[in-house]
Amino acid sequence: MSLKILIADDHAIVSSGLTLLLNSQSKYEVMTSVTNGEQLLTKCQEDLPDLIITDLSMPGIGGVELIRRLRIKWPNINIIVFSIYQNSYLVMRLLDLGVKGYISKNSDTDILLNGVSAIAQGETYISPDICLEPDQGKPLSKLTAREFDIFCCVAKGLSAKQASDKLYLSEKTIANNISIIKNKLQISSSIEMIHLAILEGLASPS
Amino acid sequence: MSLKILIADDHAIVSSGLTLLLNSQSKYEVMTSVTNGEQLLTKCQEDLPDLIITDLSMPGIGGVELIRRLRIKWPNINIIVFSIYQNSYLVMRLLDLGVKGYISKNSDTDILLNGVSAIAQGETYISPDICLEPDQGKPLSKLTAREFDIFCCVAKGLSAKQASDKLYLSEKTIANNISIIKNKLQISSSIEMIHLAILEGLASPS
DNA sequence: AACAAATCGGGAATTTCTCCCGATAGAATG
DNA sequence: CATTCTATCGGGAGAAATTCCCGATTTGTT
Repeated sequence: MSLKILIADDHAIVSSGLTLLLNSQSKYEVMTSVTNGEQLLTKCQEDLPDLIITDLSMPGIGGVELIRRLRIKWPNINIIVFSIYQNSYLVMRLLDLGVKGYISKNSDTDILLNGVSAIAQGETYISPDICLEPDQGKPLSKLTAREFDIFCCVAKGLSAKQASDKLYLSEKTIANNISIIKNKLQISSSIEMIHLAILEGLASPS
Repeated sequence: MSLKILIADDHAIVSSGLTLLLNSQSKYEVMTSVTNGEQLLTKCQEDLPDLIITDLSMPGIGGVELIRRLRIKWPNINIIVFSIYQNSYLVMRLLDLGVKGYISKNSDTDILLNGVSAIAQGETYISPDICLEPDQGKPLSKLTAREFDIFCCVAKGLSAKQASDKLYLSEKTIANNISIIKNKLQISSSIEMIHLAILEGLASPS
């Protein structure tokens, strides 16, 4: 009995690469792949996978918000996040939400296979380039979960309107939160936010 | 005689996906793949490929600067840029530099194969999700000298006040100019300005 | 000299941001 | 079980910024 896998990534070359890689091993069977969060939620509804391998940066619903929804609706599906960020705070957020693994896209294919294999056996796996040090001193750890989501949106260049659409909040809430974030991080402009986000490895485009 | 291809991408899954995809056709032969710009330049030195397929966002040397160096040193190697941006200005910059094609990473694998095939036959290929509006031209070159100074200040994270001190102008002038710049560049937030500046190598991360 | 383009900033309307507030939900504590 | 604390969500009002208009001056070009 092979493990049914659902892949979500907006870059076709990544999902096709993953599919080829995983299907070469008989223990896995990639059901299908989708290119955004909405499709991922729909596909889960239609056909329950054993394992989801998903990116965070996708058009429409994505990121931490997508993971939150998946966990609420299907707490028994294992989730591996496969994304570009190498930020320990983000990975800790994801683990708190209940994902079973995080593998950065810089990882070599053997690391990827090892990780998927470990998770398939019930372990938790984080790719070795992520160092999970408890960094209390870092300013970002002062942010609440929601504030962090909003910080990430702003850092990507989303307007208050776009962020509110993405996170399903009112523009007013976004604006209020941005004020609080600036205050907590001791910065005055949104532009300083992006510089901080770049330093933290959270601001890669698309 | 198959076409010798060199791939550069810092995400192993992308280069391995590309390799599997292209090697499945006998007319291509992927020599090797590298994960950053320095390695790409070195590999070209060691063994001349017929075609380079490269990402823009890589650690170290990358972006427009990498393409510029490749073109100066090896003007006869065909270059396909395979990256995440869907920005027509960037693509036109790359075409001006002499790349033979641009394919966005959102493109499906058949588009990718069509594009590589077209370029192998001497054509130029741009993936269909990029709309090259001719009248838009090069936004950054539409900026006047003063506007460009102010653009650089903003991209470096300076506030209107700081920029006015630096350039000996009133805050009002800075604010007016920023409005004009945003309009010329067709962007709505100052944060998008930073993303554009990073692409241009005018504000490098980390 | 004549003309176009660029520079600089004031005024006013508009939009956005900030700070305050209350309502609610969930977790933690006594 | 009641209570306290924190997080979340958004309304309202004033403060601040941005935008769009304008005219005055400088610079460059033919």
